[in-house]
Amino acid sequence: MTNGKKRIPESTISRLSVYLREITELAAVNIKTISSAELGDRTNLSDVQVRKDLGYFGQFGVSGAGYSVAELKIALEKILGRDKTWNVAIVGVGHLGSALLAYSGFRKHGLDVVAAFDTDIRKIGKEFEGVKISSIEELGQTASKEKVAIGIIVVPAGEAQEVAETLVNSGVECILNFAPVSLNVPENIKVKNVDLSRELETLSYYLANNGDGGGK
Amino acid sequence: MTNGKKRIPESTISRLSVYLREITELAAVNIKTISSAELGDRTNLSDVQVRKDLGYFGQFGVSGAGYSVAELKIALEKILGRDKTWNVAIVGVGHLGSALLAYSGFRKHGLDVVAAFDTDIRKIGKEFEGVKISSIEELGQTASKEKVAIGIIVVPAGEAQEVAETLVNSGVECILNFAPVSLNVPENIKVKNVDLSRELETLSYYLANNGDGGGK
DNA sequence: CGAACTTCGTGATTATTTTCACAATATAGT
DNA sequence: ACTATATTGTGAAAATAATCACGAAGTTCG
Repeated sequence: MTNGKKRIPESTISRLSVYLREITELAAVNIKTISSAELGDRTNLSDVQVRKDLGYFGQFGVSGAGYSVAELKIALEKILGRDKTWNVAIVGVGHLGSALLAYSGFRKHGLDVVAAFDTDIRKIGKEFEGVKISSIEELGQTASKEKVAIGIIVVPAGEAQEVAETLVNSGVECILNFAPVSLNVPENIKVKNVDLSRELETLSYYLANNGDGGGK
Repeated sequence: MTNGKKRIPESTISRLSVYLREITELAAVNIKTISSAELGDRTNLSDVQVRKDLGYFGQFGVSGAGYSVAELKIALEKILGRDKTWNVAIVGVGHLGSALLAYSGFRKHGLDVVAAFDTDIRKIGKEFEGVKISSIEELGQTASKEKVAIGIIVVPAGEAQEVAETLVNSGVECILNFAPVSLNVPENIKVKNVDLSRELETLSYYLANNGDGGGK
């Protein structure tokens, strides 16, 4: 990205992903063009939101006609970096880590799970979904050797910070953190948190405060 | 919540959950008081943010001394509805659904997984982590009979909307949606999305645009 | 070709959330 | 009791994000 016009909200990036998903479906059923209003309907967003979001990256539409599905698809793939492949390492092969190893979506997003790590001696050396599980001792060395760009942390809270540091020291630039802690990392490292407790607790708040006041 | 003073940002609620987690740890190691600055440090947030967030719900602190850990813990638990128990149903027992069934955090948050559903005939009738798996046909009836308050959707994208509607029609008030689609539900229903594709794609964007321009 | 209609792109406006700044209040030391 | 210090709570200001409003551009149809 060389165009330094404006800071782009992260929420915009996140929505681009949604647009691309929808556009990919439209392309699959051979729809040729779509308006911002229609795309908004399908994604539960407003037409202006769609146009503003796309507007950060250029002018893709045609007045009076809308967007070419094929062109928009290519543009979004380019913007989101799907034309490149990035290596991923999964750290922690418990219930959730295993589910992630089995997740078929990585490849679709241009991501390649090249390594998995655990502390459990019974798992080390085994293969899961085509990925060999190594000792967490080897994390640093393997991550740099394999040029891992994205590290996924699925270890208990107490171990997450240390894992994050090892990842960062091995050149990993992005972390997807499932552990319920805020990681402390240099600011050039991008961290995204998926925090189940927080989500559940938000729902619990909603139930306790906006609902019927029920519960058991 | 009858106190109609101000709309409370959802981000505030989500952070309360983080504060509570930290406060619980502090209580466990017998720390008696904590300042907003210290709590902010531990959660990677600013001191003002902490105070503002708490300020929506009352005055819990003591000038010059900070917050009593024990009192704040109780207050936060009350606010977040942890003093009540809510019933949860998990719809979809694939890789991720199974991992959720095994997740020990539900109980900790006052949540009780009372039912799980799947379409796979080989799973129906079996028990997973103490929860019986029923046919998805029974979802509506069981959800209302068991007074399910939170439905967790872990089915393929194409089935998610229908599942959501069944849940809503059975009196479910909150949905945690792992399927990569935006659900259409009445506005009094609270939906939280956990969208792995979106997270991964945001990271991919970051790598493609802010990083070294690498990739394979 | 021209009129009616559609749709985009974007500056201006509004809404929301975060940060600042500081008065008010409590504590601790002497 | 008094002073220096710590810390809260909150209006005001700043930053950020979403929505409005509308001109410009393109399409369709008679």
